Order: sequence, then structure tokens, then C-alpha cells
Amino acid sequence: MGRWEPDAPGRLTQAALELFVERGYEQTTVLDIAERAGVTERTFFRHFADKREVLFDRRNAMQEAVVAAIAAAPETLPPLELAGLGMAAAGDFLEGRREHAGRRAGVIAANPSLQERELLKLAALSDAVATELRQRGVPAPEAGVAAEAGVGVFRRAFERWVADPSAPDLATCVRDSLATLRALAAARPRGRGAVTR
Amino acid sequence: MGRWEPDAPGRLTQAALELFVERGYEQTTVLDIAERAGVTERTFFRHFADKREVLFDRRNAMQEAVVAAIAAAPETLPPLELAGLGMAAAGDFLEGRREHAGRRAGVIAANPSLQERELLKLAALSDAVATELRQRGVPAPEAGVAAEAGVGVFRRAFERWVADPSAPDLATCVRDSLATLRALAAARPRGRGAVTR
DNA sequence: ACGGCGATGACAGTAACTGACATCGCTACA
DNA sequence: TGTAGCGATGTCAGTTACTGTCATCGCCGT
Repeated sequence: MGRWEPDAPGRLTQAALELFVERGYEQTTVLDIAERAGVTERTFFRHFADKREVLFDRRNAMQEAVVAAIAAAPETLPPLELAGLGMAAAGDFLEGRREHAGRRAGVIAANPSLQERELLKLAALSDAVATELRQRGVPAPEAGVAAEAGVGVFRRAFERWVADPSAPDLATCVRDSLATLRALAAARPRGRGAVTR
Repeated sequence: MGRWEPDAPGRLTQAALELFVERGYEQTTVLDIAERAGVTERTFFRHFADKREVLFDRRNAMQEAVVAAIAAAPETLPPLELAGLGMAAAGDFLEGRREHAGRRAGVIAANPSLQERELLKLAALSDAVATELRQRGVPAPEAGVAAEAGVGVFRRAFERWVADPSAPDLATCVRDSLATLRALAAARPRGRGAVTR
């Protein structure tokens, strides 16, 4: 074809984020995105399965970072610790892209349709973590629950991180939330740790 | 108009579930569903926001049951206990509809598009639980984390419940998973609960 | 020069949704 | 009893997300 610019996916993602911020997700057509990126609508769908997917990393770099962090952790750590450490790695991953992650999160938060996709990615992340834990010898039920708890903790930590500008590192937020979970799990009915049994 | 049958939404949901099981979600058109239910396509979209929504209860009865269960629980219970008790109520709710829930879960499991919607509903459930916990005086961060953990636990329990025919009550599965989470949260690096610290 | 390969454009087609308007049947009320 | 109004539906045209198919262009190795 006529000479074409390299990295069509990258330009499409960039164009899409700009347009979504400018006029909103629903008010932006795939054709709009394609035109700003200098390609046709058809090319958009060659790189992304659907309109939402343009906001999500095709290489799944964050998930790989999480899995790698768990795989590299010392043998002695218990499952929930591993999951937490993985999610902290996810925090570090996003910390470098704070501004971009913030804009992106804003767009997603404004669109249920995009939230669904985000949730699906997080579910996939949970499955990946569970698989990695099992690989390291954690029994299936524990692995599943630990992964689910880890991702849940991450979601709340992320929420705080984007909402509160005075919040610390995302990884720190994650560790805070995990500590909260530990405290909750240890709580006994009225009179913590006392007589109740 | 010509005399019309009552409960169009109900017949649409029924028709949709049948067709999804018979030929699959993607192979079923909204027109197909509408025709089997004896209405037009337009009427379908008057009752459901989109094609996926037809599989989800418009009254959100389960969520209400969960919130009610938490609201009715004794004052003395700690947050994670409340969340767990709420999810057990969700289990009881689905237990009566086991067969229907099973078929529905099968269809959803086969379609990422439907999984996304399910995940969104669960996220809404998590928010509702968190809100209810805050209403009962639980501080925001604890409420959020407890709700997230509760729903996570529920997901894994539900997974087991549908996959394993020999599994007990869903509510029992939920309590099992919650116990697993508690054990995980208490685990210390190598030598559980012992000298490590 | 040539042939194949990868990325793209061009174009037609399906199906999910939406908006606007007409119609029908029931209910309340004069 | 008739009629005005309301709620649920049908009709129809239109937008947009997404897919299949085929032609074209530039590059790369032989």
C-alpha cells in the first residue's frame, strides 16, 4: 500500500485515549480513532479485537511482571504472602506510568463497558496468579483463594491510589490493604483474641 | 396492540436461556429470542439494556438478600464475618435454583462477553456489601477490603459448587473458602504459627 | 527481474442497539 | 356510556461495532 507509518497499534491506542478524554468513550467512533491514527477502520480491527481492547496492553506486560515476581520469590513464603508480593510488583509496574495510568483509569471509571473489560483482565490476572501458586506447590483451593484475595486487595489499593493524591506508592497501598485483610481475618467477635475461644 | 401475553421479560429470559444452550450465545440473535418469546426485537430492548442483560435478574434479588442478611446480623460480629455471612446468604439464595443456576453458569462460562457482565455484577455486589458494612460503622478501608475478600471467596466457592457435583451446599462451600482464607492470612513463613516471630 | 509475504485499503454485509411515531387495550372518570 | 389518558407494544429508519473477502502495495530474498 501507500507507504505506511510503523507502530499502528501504538498510534491507535494513543489516539483513542486522547479522543476518549476529549469527548468521551461513547461519543468517539472507531472511525474517529482510525482517522486520527492515519489508518482505516478495518486496520483498527486487525490490531484490536474490539473498541474496548484499544485501552489494554496487548502484551500483558503487567501480568507477566506479576508472575515473574512470584516465580522469583523465596521458597519459604506462604501463599498469601506470594500473592501479595505479586500484586506489589504490579504496583511497581504501574508506578512508573502513574500519569498515563491515571488518565486511563479515569476513562475506564466513567464507562461501565470499559470497567467490564478491566474486570475480565483482573480475573485473568487472578487465574494467572493461582496457576503460578499451584506451580509452586500450593494446593488448588488455597491457591485460588489466595489469588482472589490478592487481586481484591489490589483493586482497593488501586482505587485509593488514584483517588487520593496524597497516597503513597501503589505498592505501599497494596501492602497496607493486605495488612488490613490480615487484621480482619484475625478479628474475633468483640474482644479481639480474647476469651471468645 | 393485539392482545399481548403478560411477563414479556420472563419469557424473553426463558427463551434466551434455551436458545443459548441449544445453539450457543453468539449463534443466537436477539431477533431469534424475541420471536421465540412472541414479541418484537424492539420490545426486547425495552426490557433489557442489551443482549447480555437478559441472563441477569433485573430485580437484583440476590444482592438484596445479601444486604438484608448483613443488616440483620448481630452487632458483635467483626467485618469479615459479616461479609462471609452475607455471601453464605447468597449461597442459600442460589441453592434453591441449583439447576437453573447451573445451566446459566455453563452458558456464562462459555462466553467471555457474558463473563464480563457477571464480573460487573459481582463488583456491584462488592460495593453494596462495602456500603452496608460502612453503614454498620465499619471504617471505609476495612469495609472495602472485607467486601472484596468476601466476593472473591464467593467466586471460588461458586466455581467449586458448579464444577464438583459431590460438593456440599453453596453456603457450606463459601464457609469452607472463608476458612481457607483465614488460615492463609494466619500463615507465617515456614513453621506455621510457631517460632517465626 | 521475480515471486512470495505481510500489512493495508476497499467494500459489502450482519447484527446490536436507538429514536421517533403510530397503535392497541385497559382504566378512570365525567 | 363514551372518552381521555396511560402503558406496553409494533413499525421503521438509522447509526455503529464488527467480519469476510479480495485487491494492492512495498519489501525481501533469490
